[in-house]
Amino acid sequence: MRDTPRRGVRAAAPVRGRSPSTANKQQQRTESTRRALIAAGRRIFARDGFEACRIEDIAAAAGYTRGAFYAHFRTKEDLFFALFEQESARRVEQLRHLIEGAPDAAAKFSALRAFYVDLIGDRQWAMLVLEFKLFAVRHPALRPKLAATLRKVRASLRLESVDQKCDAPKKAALEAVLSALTLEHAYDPLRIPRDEAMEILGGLFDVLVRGADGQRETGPDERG
Amino acid sequence: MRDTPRRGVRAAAPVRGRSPSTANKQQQRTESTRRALIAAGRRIFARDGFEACRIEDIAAAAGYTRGAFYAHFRTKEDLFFALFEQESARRVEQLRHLIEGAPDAAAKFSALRAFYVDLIGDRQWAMLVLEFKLFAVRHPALRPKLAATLRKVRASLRLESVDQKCDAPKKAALEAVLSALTLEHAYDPLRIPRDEAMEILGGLFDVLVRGADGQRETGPDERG
Amino acid sequence: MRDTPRRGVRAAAPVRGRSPSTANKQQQRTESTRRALIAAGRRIFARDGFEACRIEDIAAAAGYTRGAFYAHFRTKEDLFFALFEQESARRVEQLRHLIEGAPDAAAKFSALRAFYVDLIGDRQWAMLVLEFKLFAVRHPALRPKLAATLRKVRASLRLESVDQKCDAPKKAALEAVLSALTLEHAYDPLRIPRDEAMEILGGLFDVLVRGADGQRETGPDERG
Amino acid sequence: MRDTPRRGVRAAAPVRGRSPSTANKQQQRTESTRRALIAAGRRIFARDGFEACRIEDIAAAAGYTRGAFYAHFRTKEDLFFALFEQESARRVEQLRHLIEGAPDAAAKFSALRAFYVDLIGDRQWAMLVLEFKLFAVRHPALRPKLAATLRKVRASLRLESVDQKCDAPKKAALEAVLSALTLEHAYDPLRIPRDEAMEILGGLFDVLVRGADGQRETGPDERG
DNA sequence: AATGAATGAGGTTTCATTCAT
DNA sequence: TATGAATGAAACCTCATTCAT
Repeated sequence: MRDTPRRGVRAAAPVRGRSPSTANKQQQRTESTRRALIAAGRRIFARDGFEACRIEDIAAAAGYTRGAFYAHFRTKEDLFFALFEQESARRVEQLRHLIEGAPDAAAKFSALRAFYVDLIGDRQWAMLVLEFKLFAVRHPALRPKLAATLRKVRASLRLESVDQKCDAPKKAALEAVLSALTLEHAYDPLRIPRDEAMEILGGLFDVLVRGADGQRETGPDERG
Repeated sequence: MRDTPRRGVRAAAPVRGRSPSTANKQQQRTESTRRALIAAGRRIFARDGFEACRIEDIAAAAGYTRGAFYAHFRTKEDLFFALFEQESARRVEQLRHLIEGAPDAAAKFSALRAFYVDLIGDRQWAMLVLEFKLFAVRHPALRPKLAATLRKVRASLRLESVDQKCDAPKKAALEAVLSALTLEHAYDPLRIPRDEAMEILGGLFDVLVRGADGQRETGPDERG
Repeated sequence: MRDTPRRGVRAAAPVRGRSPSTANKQQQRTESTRRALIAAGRRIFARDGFEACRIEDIAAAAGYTRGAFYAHFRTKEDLFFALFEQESARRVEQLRHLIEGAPDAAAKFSALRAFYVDLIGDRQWAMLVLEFKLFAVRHPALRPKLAATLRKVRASLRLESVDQKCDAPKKAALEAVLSALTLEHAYDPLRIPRDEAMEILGGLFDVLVRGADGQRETGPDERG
Repeated sequence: MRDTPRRGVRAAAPVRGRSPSTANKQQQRTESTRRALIAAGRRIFARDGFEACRIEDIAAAAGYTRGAFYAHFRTKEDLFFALFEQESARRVEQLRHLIEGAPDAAAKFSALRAFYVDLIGDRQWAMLVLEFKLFAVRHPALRPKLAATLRKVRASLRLESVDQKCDAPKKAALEAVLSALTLEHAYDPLRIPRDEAMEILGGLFDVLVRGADGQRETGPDERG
């Protein structure tokens, strides 16, 4: 009812009369709750979708109430961004690990391709991201933040082996193809079974990353 | 949003006690209202998205009120299906026309490819379909009907020239790639400009439809 | 969740295929519901205060649900304005009637004074108006509308007999004094009993309306 | 908002096991926090109003957090009472000072009148008190305490010069007139400009305090 | 005494859908 | 067939208050 909002979330508070250890425990508690909420977000988003799910369900799944949610995130979108960054970072880390463990350039490349193709295994995630992009298209206010977040994620994934051969639009296409194929797979698994989807994905990867230079490779699901 | 429909609508009841011409006028009026609602659905769905739009807005855009909507459709989903069938039929018809007008197999093929690549021009439509598929994944009760509808549309499009070279999963991939690329284009037109998107689309078409037999073709936006 | 609101309330609807009598019945129904809501507003506002009362309680008191409320009023403030206009009009009418019925100027004046003094009898109303003015001070967005409404009411009350002797600020003072005295009376009836309040009110009326010209009059509650 | 308090706070517990000086420092710190909270209350109440303001904002304005607030006050009402007593005492003191400094009865009287008329300058305060009275009417549990507090304040202001000529109801009227006129001035300063308001206030003061005995005085804003 | 995380009641608003006409 | 009033199920968000530290 007040005309001019004045509050924020988690404004830096005056710290007075607290031992460092107390402050630290508080911090830990905060951090752990936040993590729990993000984890719950992952589960509930996956189960119900971004728009359809209720904030209350997320809070409850984390063992808290709505109020706690609002103490940590301003909106559902906020939670999504937090989850998205965390999840993306995890994947980037995974991939980096795989690539570093590969002996030579070819093996690195192969690892990358396999990683990409395997992403289709995480249907929920792909669909969630798809849904959120769609949501962002309808809610222009979100787009700058989404764009920034994506940019950040992509920057953290700078891979020489790919960057040479594959420009931004092609990478976008890879992303797009992955989620869309996952969706097709999700809503009609008979029409486009997983193996086929992976094969197609591998094929498109080859085309988009290597270009037309003929170096086809045999993906894990292709015979030879 | 509700998964359990409750009662039938539009059981085509024979009209008694009317002169044929009266009955006929009634029918025409009904049909015209229905058409108006579908057309309004197209506009409003495109503008606001499937889930976000309000039935009232659709009715109003057609020059009617909620009641008229419910006299013709049981739910918003129903309207979507009607729109989807009509729109798909229109496209199939268009394509058939193009292909029939082409002098030889190569030209037919070329026309098909161009048609496909051009579909990216209709952003709204691609996004709407994407959204509805996502919606269907979350609402299992809808899936059979959506699957049936899609099957019907595809059946009406049986094209020899493609069917030989392209199995169902590949067609699914084409569909998927198209919508996903459109989405990427929609929410970040700078990252993946239209020309690039079309080029990529053409490339993938070539790969998926012709397979590895090397017959690459130059799409309308590629130089040479 | 949509970024750009587009709706209003009670937009002029397409009228089609309805007999005039049907339309008329609808109108009557609408009007009667609206009246019922306003009447309920009067009761519930009086009982709980403007800010403290719940829209749901108003709707329920009228025999409806929240949805009906929102079909007729955009906000609680809206209802207040409707109530305020109606109530003010009623009083103005009453007063006009009294004055017209008075035989000569002195009697008219006397009637006016008595009317004013008697207003203190309607505690709830005075307090409600007081509260709303306070509310308006805190919510600048409301002030133009409140000011306009008050202006309209005052205009409808143009009284020669007063206007000559009493400028706008003095009238404001009369208004103010009335509500404030009512409030004092309401929250501590012992300290300032009703008779005393009326006497004081009469005295101030004399001072403010007649000025210092000494024509004191004996109010209805004063003897001689 | 809640009518039923639940537990006591600040039962002045004797501090054992501390050196007097330590205990004293604690006391001082406590006292200073309390003062800071009251001062912040004044600012925030004035800015946002009593009901609309958030306890957190008050605490923050004082440089503390919610916890500190609850260590010193049981509720927002409690803080209001503390502020009210302090503020009233300050005014009484001021007035007493003025009156004591006046040479004779007429000057004392004049000082009193001027003091009263000047009170309109503190809009925020008048409105706050008005709001709280209104609030108290709606929350009967508060009324005894408010009544007691007001009684206490008034008792401390016993002024011979006034008490002779002005009974309790008239004093109530003075109070009422002041706040109401301030409110009118606040929400529509054009309709009732400050000078006018002061003039009217002076006039009513004359009427109410001196009665009809004709001793009119010229207020600071009247020339005459 | 003071912090700040968490609770949960309480109010708001929106809209698909029903239903009397 | 079409109107439009009314329902009522969701969600949302805010903040006074409690409580472990």
